[in-house]
Amino acid sequence: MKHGPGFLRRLLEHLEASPLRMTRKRERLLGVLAAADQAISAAVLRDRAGLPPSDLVTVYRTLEAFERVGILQRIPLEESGHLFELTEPHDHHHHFVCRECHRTERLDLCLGKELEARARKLGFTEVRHVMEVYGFCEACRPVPASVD
Amino acid sequence: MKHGPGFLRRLLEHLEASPLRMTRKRERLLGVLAAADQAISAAVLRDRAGLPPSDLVTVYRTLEAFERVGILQRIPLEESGHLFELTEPHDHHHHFVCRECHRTERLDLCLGKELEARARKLGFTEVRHVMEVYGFCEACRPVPASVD
DNA sequence: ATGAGTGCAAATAGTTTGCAAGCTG
DNA sequence: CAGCTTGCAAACTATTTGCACTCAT
Repeated sequence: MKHGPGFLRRLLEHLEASPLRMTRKRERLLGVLAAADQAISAAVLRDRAGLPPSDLVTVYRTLEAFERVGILQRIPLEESGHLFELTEPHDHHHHFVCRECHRTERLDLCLGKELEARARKLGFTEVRHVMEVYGFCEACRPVPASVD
Repeated sequence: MKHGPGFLRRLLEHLEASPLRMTRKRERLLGVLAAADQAISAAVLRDRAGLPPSDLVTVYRTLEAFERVGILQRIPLEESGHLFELTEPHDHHHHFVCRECHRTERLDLCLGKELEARARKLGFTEVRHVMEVYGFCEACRPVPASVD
């Protein structure tokens, strides 16, 4: 399993303490996100939640809300678009992302402290950082062109 | 100055050796990019080059070409869009980016080697990585809301 | 003279917004 | 019952593509 025990419960508590209202749809989306063992796109999230195409708007608004209260991380893709993933409240981490199938592997390494310190020295405040690694996973590795 | 001496000359040599054709427009765009002491957006590049609005297409195609031959780096913004910056051939680096005015400061720190090694262990190949730090620069720092 | 580069118009992907109606705390 | 949330339609931004024309090598 991807998240430790009590993960979903902690998120629910966190949401309870937040100004967000818990609706059936949000519960549904939260459940799908919690069940995912990978970061997923907004469209995939909508499909897995069994929502009609038009509900993509609600999905985005929900994702924005979850991100705002600090339980969701947005992972930028190389070309365009994002993947989304629940995190422990106010946690965050980095990833290896396959640029073909969008499989993600968590990267256990973060320069947050170091970057924060350097940013402060330069006068930057309210600092956030992004670090993602893109490549081809084993399954998607392109066949090397034969040299003939 | 932002780039070392002979920077533009090295780029021109590199371009010469590349399959790219050097046109007046590309020279112009290269010049503007080389003169910039900041990473800039495609639209700003077009404007500084004195090109009409419709030429944004050419700007994008030129940027893509420069990136392909390894003299240009694309810096993703936090919300959407990118900034572009010339680099020594096949070099790359990371940045602090003001999320208000898009001022960039170079970040002298790169985990390329480490990430490459870890990616290989996970079966990822043809790895590229992105690391950017977003915040408010001194000039753009928002006034703290008065607590009343 | 061949194929890379350009210009115009139009398409695209992903995401956001306005507004009226519905539901939660 | 105030106001957060939703639904639908439409807008939007940054970027890409098709095609005919031009120009660099």
